[in-house]
Amino acid sequence: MTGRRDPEGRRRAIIEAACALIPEVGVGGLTHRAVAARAGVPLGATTYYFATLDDLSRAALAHAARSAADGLRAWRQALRAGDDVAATVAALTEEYLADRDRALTETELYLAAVRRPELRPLARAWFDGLVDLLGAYADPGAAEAAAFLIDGALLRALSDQRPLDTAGLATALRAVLRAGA
Amino acid sequence: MTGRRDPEGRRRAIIEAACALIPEVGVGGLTHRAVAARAGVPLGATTYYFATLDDLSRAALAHAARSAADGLRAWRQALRAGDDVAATVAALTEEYLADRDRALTETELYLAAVRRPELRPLARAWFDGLVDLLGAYADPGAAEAAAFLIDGALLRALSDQRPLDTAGLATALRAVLRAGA
DNA sequence: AATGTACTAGTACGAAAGTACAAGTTTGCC
DNA sequence: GGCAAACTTGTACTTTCGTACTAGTACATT
Repeated sequence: MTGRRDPEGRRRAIIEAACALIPEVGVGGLTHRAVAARAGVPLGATTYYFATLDDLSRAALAHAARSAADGLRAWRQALRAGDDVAATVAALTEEYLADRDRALTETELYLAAVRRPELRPLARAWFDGLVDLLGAYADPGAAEAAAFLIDGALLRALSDQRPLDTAGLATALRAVLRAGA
Repeated sequence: MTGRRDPEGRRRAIIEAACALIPEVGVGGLTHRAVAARAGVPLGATTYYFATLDDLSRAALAHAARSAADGLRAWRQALRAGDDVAATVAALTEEYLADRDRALTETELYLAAVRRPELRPLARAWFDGLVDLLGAYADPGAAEAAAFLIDGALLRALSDQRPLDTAGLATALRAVLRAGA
């Protein structure tokens, strides 16, 4: 009755279901039952693969964080190709925001890390990657400031559900990136 | 047996208990029982003053948002007194962050507003007040960018539990505020 | 003083949760 | 084929929750 087995696939399905749920209900709103229902697996499956709910949310957040950080590879390429760093970064930020769920999950991660120290490295991955990336085009302090700017703009766009002012962001990025340490 | 009555005071005590709890457990982690215990009132009192848990968290977040926005009055005065706008704002940001619970609650509010549209005006109060304030020293676009920068830096400091790089923030603020629209 | 309204406080109830578990099934290995 | 380990699945147990409710107490108004 069980059809074909696929433990790896099941584990992934559970993680992906959790990732899909986090933007809807928040990290704290996750439940074994909701994840199981979304993944189309019985309740027992989620507890079999993840001993506790914390394990499950951690795995989901780790998956999301890795996927977000991986997206920075595309940024690197685009920056190499484009000539206007500030405008390119602003456009990439807008593009990043287009996947609202992913951006929201990343923000959920930021806040979850406040109360769960083990999540802190995950919560730093995207930001650190961004600073590292921008470090090729500005001094470290300016790169960090540009990352602050990007995260601040993203947070506002998410919370207000308003589109990003890409041109304005590009102007600000240009100013920050030009500044010396 | 009930001692002296003080409905207003009780209501406030409940709200303040909820505000104290939000940084610890998050908005989603609030429960009638935890709030009642923290406030030192029986369970029935929280449901008497707030019909639902949403009402309670909304009242608490409104209180926190108002208190944060009120804090901007001090910013206005400090800016009038100081001569270096960027350095003053950076110092004020660090000061703001010193009350970690308040800053954290504000961020919780940002995220809560994503799923609860009725909270959106509250979530905008602090940011809008900041932009309005900075508008006296830069054009609107630059003021908004500076607010992004501040919020981004705050979010990072909260999530990473790392101190603010005040000097670096001042440098970035100076660059952004100088930039034209 | 009486009287109705606002408030208090303890309890109760149904729903939903995390987690544990037992019994059965598939799979890889000899 | 036989066997142990991995996996599946449904259910059950306990806790905790939101909310409702009842019986009573204080207070303002008359």
